[in-house]
Amino acid sequence: MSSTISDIAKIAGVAKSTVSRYLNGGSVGDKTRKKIEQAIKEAKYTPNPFAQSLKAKKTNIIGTIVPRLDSYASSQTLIGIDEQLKRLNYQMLISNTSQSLEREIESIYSFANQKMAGIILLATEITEQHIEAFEAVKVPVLLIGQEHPEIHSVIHDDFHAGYAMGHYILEKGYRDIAYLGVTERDIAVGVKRKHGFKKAMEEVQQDCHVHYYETEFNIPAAQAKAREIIHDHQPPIFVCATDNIALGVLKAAYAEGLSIPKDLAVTGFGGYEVTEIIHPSLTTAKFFYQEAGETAAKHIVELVNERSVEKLTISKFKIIERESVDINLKHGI
Amino acid sequence: MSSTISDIAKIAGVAKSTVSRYLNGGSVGDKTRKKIEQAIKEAKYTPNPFAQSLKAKKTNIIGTIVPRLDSYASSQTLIGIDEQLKRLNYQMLISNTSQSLEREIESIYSFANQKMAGIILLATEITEQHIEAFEAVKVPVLLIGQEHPEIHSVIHDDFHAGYAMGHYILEKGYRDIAYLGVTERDIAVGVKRKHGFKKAMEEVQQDCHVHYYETEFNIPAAQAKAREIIHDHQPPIFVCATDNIALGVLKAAYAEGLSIPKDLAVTGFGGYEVTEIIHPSLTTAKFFYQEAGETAAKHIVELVNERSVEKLTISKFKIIERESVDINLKHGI
DNA sequence: GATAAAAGTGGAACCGGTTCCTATAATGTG
DNA sequence: CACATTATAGGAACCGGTTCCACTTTTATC
Repeated sequence: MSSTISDIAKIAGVAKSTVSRYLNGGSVGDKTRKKIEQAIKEAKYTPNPFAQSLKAKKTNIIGTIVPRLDSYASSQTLIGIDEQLKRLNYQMLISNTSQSLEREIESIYSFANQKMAGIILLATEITEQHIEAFEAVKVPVLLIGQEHPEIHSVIHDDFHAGYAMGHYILEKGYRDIAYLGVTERDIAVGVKRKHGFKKAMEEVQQDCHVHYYETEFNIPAAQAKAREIIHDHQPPIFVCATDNIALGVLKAAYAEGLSIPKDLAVTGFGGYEVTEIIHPSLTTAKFFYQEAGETAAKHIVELVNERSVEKLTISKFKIIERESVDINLKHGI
Repeated sequence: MSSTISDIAKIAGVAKSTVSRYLNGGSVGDKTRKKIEQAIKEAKYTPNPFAQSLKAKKTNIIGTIVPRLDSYASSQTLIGIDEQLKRLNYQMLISNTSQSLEREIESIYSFANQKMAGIILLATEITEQHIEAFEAVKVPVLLIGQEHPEIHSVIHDDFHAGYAMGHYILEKGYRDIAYLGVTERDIAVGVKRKHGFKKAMEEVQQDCHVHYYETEFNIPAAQAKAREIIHDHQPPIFVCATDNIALGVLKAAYAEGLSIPKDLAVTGFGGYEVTEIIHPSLTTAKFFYQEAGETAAKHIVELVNERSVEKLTISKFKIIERESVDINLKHGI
C-alpha cells in the first residue's frame, strides 16, 4: 500500500540513506535531488511516523490531560493549545480523565511511555502523586489553572479577579454580601479568588456585612445551597466563585420568585459563553482560556527545546458588566 | 532511561524472542516465566509502542475528526467515543478542524498516514472529496450525524424527531407556526428534520399556517432573523431546527419585550445542557450524543476487526417538555 | 521403552526510518 | 598539474519490538 523509503530509493536508483538525507536537508546533488523528487511524487511517499519516532526516541506530540471535555473552560483552553501547537508543527493528544485523579496519574506515565515530547495538565488539584509522577517521567510538564513552586505554569489572575469583583460590587453600593465559594483544596478558585475578594472587602471604610459560604462546583448543589441561604437570610447579592455556581443561584432565585437584579443580584467568575446567552445576562469576571492555552502551548514547546521560560505566567481577566447586577442601586451610601 | 526488551532478556538470561513470546501469550516454561516477570518488575519495563506499531503496521488508535470542540454535541459525543474505546482497549486521537472542510480532508489522509486503525468523523457535510479520501486511505471509516450510502454511520433520528416535534406542538394547539431551519446542504438538520416536521404538518386536518425560514447555525444570525420575522408578522411559536437557533430567538424575544411562552413559544432540537439551565427552560428534542458516540466506537472497532456491522444505525431521541411552550394554550381548537 | 507429538527456546530476519563511516567525485589552491 | 578540501553517495548498523524457523527438551501414546 503506502510506499517506504526503500521503494523511493529503488525508483530513484539511489541508496535509501541518500533519500533520507534529501528529506532531512542534507547535501544532495542536483540530479539526484530531481530523481528523488520525481520518485516521491510518483509513489506518493510520506514517511512512516513510527519508524521516525522509534529512531528519534521522541515525538512531536504534546500530551494534554484534561479533567473533563464538557466544560467551556476546557474546550476553549484545548482550542488555544491545539491552534498554537499546529502553528509550531506539533500535535496535541488529549487524554480525558473524567475527573479521576487516578486516571490523571496514569495518563502522565502513559504519555511518558508513548514518548510524548511534553505534557500539559489542565490542573484542578496537584497532589504528591502528581509531583512524584512528574519527577519520574522526566518529560517537560506545564500546568494550566493551578500553580506549583516546582513546575512551570500558566494561571489565571484569580486573586486580582476576586479583588476587582469585590471592588466592583462595593462601588455599585452593595454592603450586605453573600460570597458563595468552594473548598480550599482548590487553590486557584477556593483560595486565591476568595482572598482577592476579601482584600477588597477589607478596604471598605463603612459598615459592610459579608457572609462566606461553601458549595460544590456543580449547578444543582449551588442551587440547593442558595435556596437554603435565601430562606435563612435573604442577601441582596450573591458573589459566586464560578459561573456555574452563579447559574445555580439564578435557578434558585427563579424558583423563589425573586427578580434579578432588583431583588437579588448575582455575579460569577469564568466568562462562560452561556453567561451572555441567558436572560438576564450574568455579570462575571471573564478569563481568557483560549489565550492561556496558546501561551501554554508556546511555553511547553520552549521547554521541549530546552529553552528557558518564566516559571509562572499569569493570564489576564476582565470584569464584564451585564444585567445581573443593579448598577443604579447606590443604596447605603 | 526506559528499558528495552533486550535488557529484560539479558537480565532474565533468555532470548528476546522468548520475552516477546511471554508478553504476547505464547508458550513459555514456568521457570522462564518467573525469571522474565522478575526482570520486568525490576527494570520497570513497558514496551515501546512505536516499535510495536512499526512492526504491526497498525495502531490501536481510532482517529476522530471533529469540526469543533466547543459545542455540547461534540464534547458529549467525544466523551461517549472515548469511554467506549477505553473499555475496548483502544485509544482516541482527536483532530479538531475548526469547521474547515479542507482540514477535514487533510486529517483523513494524515490519520491514514499515522496508521490509525480506524477513523470516526463527526460529520456536517460529506463532499466528493471526502468520499475520494475514504476510498484512497483504505481505513475503516464511520460517520456520526450524517449518513451516506457507501459509508457506515450512526445518525440521530432527525426525521422522527422533526415529526414528533411537529406533532407535539400541533397537539398543544398551535396552528400558526414559524419554522426556522438551516441550509439544505446539511442533510440531517436541514433536510430530514424539516421533512419530518413537514409530514406532521401535512397530517393535520384543520387550517394551519406554517412559514419556513432559513438562517445560520449561530446564535447572532438566528437572533437577527427572528427579529426580522417578529417585526414582519409575529407568529405565536418558533420551531427552531437547533437549540442554538432557539437561543437566538429567545434573545430576540427578550429584546422585543415578548414574554415566553405567553406571547411567543419556542422549541429547539438537540437537548443541549444550557436549555435546561436557562429560564424559561427550553422545550426541545433531545438527542443522546454520548450514547451515539459509544455506539460509533463499538462499531468502528468491529469494522477494524473485519466483523460486519449494519451500515446505518439510528440513535434515539426524546421530546423534553419544558417551559418555553404554553401547554395550556389549546387555542384554535 | 521406543516413537510420535507437543512444548519451549534461541537465532536471525524484518518493520521503515536515521546516522555514522568510508569511498569516490568534484572542486579549489598555489 | 599535483595535492588538499569539500560535496556527494553508498553500506551497514541501529532504534525496539515481532515472527518465522529450526532445534532441543518434555510429555503423551501404545
